[in-house]
Amino acid sequence: MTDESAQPQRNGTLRPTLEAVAELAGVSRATVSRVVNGGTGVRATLRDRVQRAVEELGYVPNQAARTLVTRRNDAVAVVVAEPESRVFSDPFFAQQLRGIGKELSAADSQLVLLLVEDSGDYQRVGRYLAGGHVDGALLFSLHQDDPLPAMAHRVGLPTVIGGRPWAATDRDQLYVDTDNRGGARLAVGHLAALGRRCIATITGPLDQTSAADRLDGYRDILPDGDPQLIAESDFTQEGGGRAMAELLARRPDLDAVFAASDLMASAALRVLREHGRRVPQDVAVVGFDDLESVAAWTDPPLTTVRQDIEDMGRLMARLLLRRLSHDGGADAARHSPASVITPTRLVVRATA
Amino acid sequence: MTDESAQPQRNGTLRPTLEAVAELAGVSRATVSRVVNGGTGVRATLRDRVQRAVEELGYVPNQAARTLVTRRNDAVAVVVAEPESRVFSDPFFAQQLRGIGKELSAADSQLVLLLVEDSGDYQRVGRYLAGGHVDGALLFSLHQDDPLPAMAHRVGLPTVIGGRPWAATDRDQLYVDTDNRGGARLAVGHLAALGRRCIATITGPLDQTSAADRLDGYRDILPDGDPQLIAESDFTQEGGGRAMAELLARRPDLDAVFAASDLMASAALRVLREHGRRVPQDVAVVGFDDLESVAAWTDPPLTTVRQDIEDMGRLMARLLLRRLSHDGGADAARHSPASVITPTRLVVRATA
DNA sequence: TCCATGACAGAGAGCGCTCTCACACGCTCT
DNA sequence: AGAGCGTGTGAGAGCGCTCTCTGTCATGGA
Repeated sequence: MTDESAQPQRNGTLRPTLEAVAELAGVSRATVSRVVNGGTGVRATLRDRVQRAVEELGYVPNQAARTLVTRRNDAVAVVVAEPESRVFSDPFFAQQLRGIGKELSAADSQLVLLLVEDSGDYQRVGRYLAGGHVDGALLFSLHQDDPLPAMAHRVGLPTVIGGRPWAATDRDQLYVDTDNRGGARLAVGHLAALGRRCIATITGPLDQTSAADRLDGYRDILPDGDPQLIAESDFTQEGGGRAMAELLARRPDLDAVFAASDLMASAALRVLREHGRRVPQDVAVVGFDDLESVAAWTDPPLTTVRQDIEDMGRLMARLLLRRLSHDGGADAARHSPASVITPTRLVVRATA
Repeated sequence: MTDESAQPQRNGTLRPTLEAVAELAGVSRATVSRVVNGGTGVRATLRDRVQRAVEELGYVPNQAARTLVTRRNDAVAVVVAEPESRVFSDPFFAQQLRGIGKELSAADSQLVLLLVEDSGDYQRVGRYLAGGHVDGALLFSLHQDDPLPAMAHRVGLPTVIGGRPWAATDRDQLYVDTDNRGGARLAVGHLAALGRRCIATITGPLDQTSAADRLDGYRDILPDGDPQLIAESDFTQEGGGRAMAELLARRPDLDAVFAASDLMASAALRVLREHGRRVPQDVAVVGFDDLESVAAWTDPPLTTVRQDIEDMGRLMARLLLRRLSHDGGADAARHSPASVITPTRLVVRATA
């Protein structure tokens, strides 16, 4: 019927436009637009007529056209920098993503996932962020000199960072982080309270703030500890196993280990067993993360520090959305949200 | 300098447009556009001049405007339906996503992740897919009566499905699946070859083709097996443990178990130990998936069926991109890609 | 009775980009 | 010398939508 004023579609059929709906309903484009966007200020009879036309034609607004004029995308980018490929296969991140997804979809925003595999990708991602595809960005697993926050700031894109960044590029750079230091204190304090005298730790990569903060927590409790009791590792099982073996070689007398991730703790458990140590009788072990598929399933079940990962993701999304909403307002600074540190708690199972 | 012909930006600064670049370079919009899109057919001197202007202004094309006229988004949706919240925290999916991300970014396409949490989300996602935000979609973890493939087909959006769908809505609906049946045959065949006589299986939820296919593979090897040896479960550790206990109660004489996922196998291992069975001496166990963080770290290390998960993701993306590229061509059908079944292989460790 | 008022509806100007078309120019071929 | 050609470049028409501005009509008060 209204063959003109409709856009060609991939499969050859025509996709209806505002124009087509307007024609069918016998009104102007403006009126259809009003109805589609809430329908206020349109008489009921007309509104119904338009709605029927929309229905009949199966009209769906073209987002590109809309974005072009409104400058809103209703989309948020999630950028994951993981040159080492590790971060992403980690259930940790998946859970955060879930929280983010829930929160964004509640706000009718889309989640655009950008993966940075190698350094060449930074350019691509930077272009994307600058290209106005998204209203804001959530940045993950940044390294010490990550260029992304600065890029985003340059193009004026609101961002929230997952995990405490090393340095704030921007006075009011928002971030959400776990209380890594407090959690580590909880873990090490627990070991000390059990009467353990020689408490070692396996750290994550110390160029990440989460790893550094957990080590700081360990030192808070053991300020005069032997540096031999600290083994730097990388949060993975392989690395954790190696670190455990090293610690045993350096200090065979150790009677407790705080591993800064559950994956490392699970590997430590195995290495301890291979070396004839009983857990927890000879050596007590505490992990960090409380990953569902790991902590409760080690043998014996792992005592660990729990963080509500999904909630962190949710929080990040909420922070960003809130910032977007009072964007530019005169009192933006006054009402603007602040960074959040989520609490941790100790989950005592059988290894300590 | 060129204060007009620039778009206002979130943070108050102006974002340069084609027009601004053209003015600065002293050429027309068309020429700038040509340079930005490859630069063919433009004299070198002019091209340089334009490129300098682009640089100086920090010009980035506005994607919405571009999409509006080209009807390409250079973006692909990945839709994950996971009402049960399980699928997503599964490392399985994360790995696939990685493969997809790599392949898409190589093609300069963006990955837009859509999560379907509850049935209300279907509408939102459907609207999004119909709204022309993306050039195609990758659909995951569909249930028997999932409306998404039909929705996508209706609006003419090319799709590739992850895992074999129950029924093809469309003659040439593409999908990528693991050789679940063959993998199961490998596993059960191995157990039989070891001389095991009473081989049980723990299945996934049988309304998913992957679970059903793995059970079929089991039956291929044991066509006359006792139905008592088959316990339906849900791919999770909790479910796997329950199923294992049930099997032991029904058939205490079982001497082998094929668990249709590594998570279930790891739980089975623990339950077997709790019941005083030695693995593999008393009961041999084979899993499925070869998840990095699980299979190699159980005690003893799990014999399992390996599938290249990341590669599956990569394949899906490639299939979709190829379909998009000869979209509409007269010989689309002739050259069009076909669905793919990726091979599996048995990884023998210590449990069988 | 006439004008001020408010509630709707329509006309039309862009948003920033791509792409077709027409034109200009320098060259070769007859 | 003139026609024909190929290569660059510019002008301009949209893509589908939103939003301001203007116009219309019914209502109520002076």
